[in-house]
Amino acid sequence: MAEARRFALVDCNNFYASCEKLFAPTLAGRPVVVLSNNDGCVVARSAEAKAIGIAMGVPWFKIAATAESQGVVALSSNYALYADMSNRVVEVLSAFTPDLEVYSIDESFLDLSGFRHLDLVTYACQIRKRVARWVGLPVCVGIGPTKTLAKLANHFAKKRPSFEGVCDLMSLDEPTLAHLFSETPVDEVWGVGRRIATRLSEMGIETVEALRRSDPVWIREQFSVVLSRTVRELNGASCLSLEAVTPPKQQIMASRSFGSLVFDVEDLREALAHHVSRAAEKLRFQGDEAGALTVMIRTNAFKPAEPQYQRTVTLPLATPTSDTLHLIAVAHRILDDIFRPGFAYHKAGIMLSELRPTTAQQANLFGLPPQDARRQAAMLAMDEINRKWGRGTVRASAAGHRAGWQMRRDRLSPAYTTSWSDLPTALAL
DNA sequence: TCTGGGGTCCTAGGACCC
DNA sequence: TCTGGGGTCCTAGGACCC
Repeated sequence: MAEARRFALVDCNNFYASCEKLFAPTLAGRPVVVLSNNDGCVVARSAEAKAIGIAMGVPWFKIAATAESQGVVALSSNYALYADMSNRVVEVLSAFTPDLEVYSIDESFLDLSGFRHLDLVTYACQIRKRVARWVGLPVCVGIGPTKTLAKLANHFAKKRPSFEGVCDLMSLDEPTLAHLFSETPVDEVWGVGRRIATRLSEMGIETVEALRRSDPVWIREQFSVVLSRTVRELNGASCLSLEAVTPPKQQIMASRSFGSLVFDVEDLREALAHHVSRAAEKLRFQGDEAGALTVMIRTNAFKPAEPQYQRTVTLPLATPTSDTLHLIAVAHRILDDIFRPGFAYHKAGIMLSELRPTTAQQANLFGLPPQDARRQAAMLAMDEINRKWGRGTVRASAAGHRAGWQMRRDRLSPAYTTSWSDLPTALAL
């Protein structure tokens, strides 16, 4: 039998809120929340904000008055800052193992199977210390023989102070594990969301321990192969491997709620052109072209009393392309088809799908070149300029400048680390 | 006034084929 | 008892993740 693997999950604590605190000493000790786009919902909370009971995902407008009277500082999402800090963390982690999977903006899996000869708790403490010292962010480390258990271990490392930020499940004996698992609700398991947790609970499975003890074959019949795999992983059988290389995306989406309601088709045209521009740029960076484009427009579903309208239409492209201008034209053609006047539009978006590598392109039936070479060169030049001088330096005129649809970010902090003009100033007194 | 955005995978069911 | 059976492709929808 193969020797058990060792996975670690390194997760930044309260990542967005921690990034904000790092560059704003005035926030020290204060409850801080970070809001989603359009300053909509709470998507991150500092320890102080959690302590006063602010829930994850709650709409800010519902709690703003109370929260502000409690001294809560709310900030808009500053993705430029978070992405840059995330890269710094990954850079530090990379020195600890060559086998690393960047799972999300604030989490990475490390394969530590080759480090069995070391005391992994000590190793993980070194990881924590170095990230804190070199980047300035707090992280917790969970270790286990499978990714699912490493995730769970990370949860214990975060929630149980006795672990001091590092939990290696493989260093615990079986009775301790069983005790820990029987105190933990089943929805803490990676892959068990609200729906499945409810159904499991109806079957009498309420804790991690109960799920671990259930029969994977029965689980497969009742639920799916996915959940039965989770059960096996909870029992130490590694089913999910480390994905060191990010597979290319199969679809690229770009959508946004509007900063205020939109009635005018011209605003929708601009918003769609803007979304297409962003998605097409990602598409070209990935070296792909798209074989289909989807346009979505919708009114506000949270206002059932208002007239509702929603359409999503996908158009296959005769010739796959990554040309922003061509894709904008297609998006506008779809919009002309589905737009209905008289509705208060709340959100619009696009999706590029049936992606394939640009090199695989073929001439179409009529023998025309698949893409005007000069246009392609223009796209690449545009990307180069935008990479060098900042996003949006050169853009399609159709993406325009009307204010009606732009999102709100009234509480944005400076781009401390990615913009010269936003560099923080330190004073030595 | 005000409720995010971007992804993946799996399943079920229908159409179609031999 | 048993009304053929099994494969593929596609789509829509559901579930999950951060």
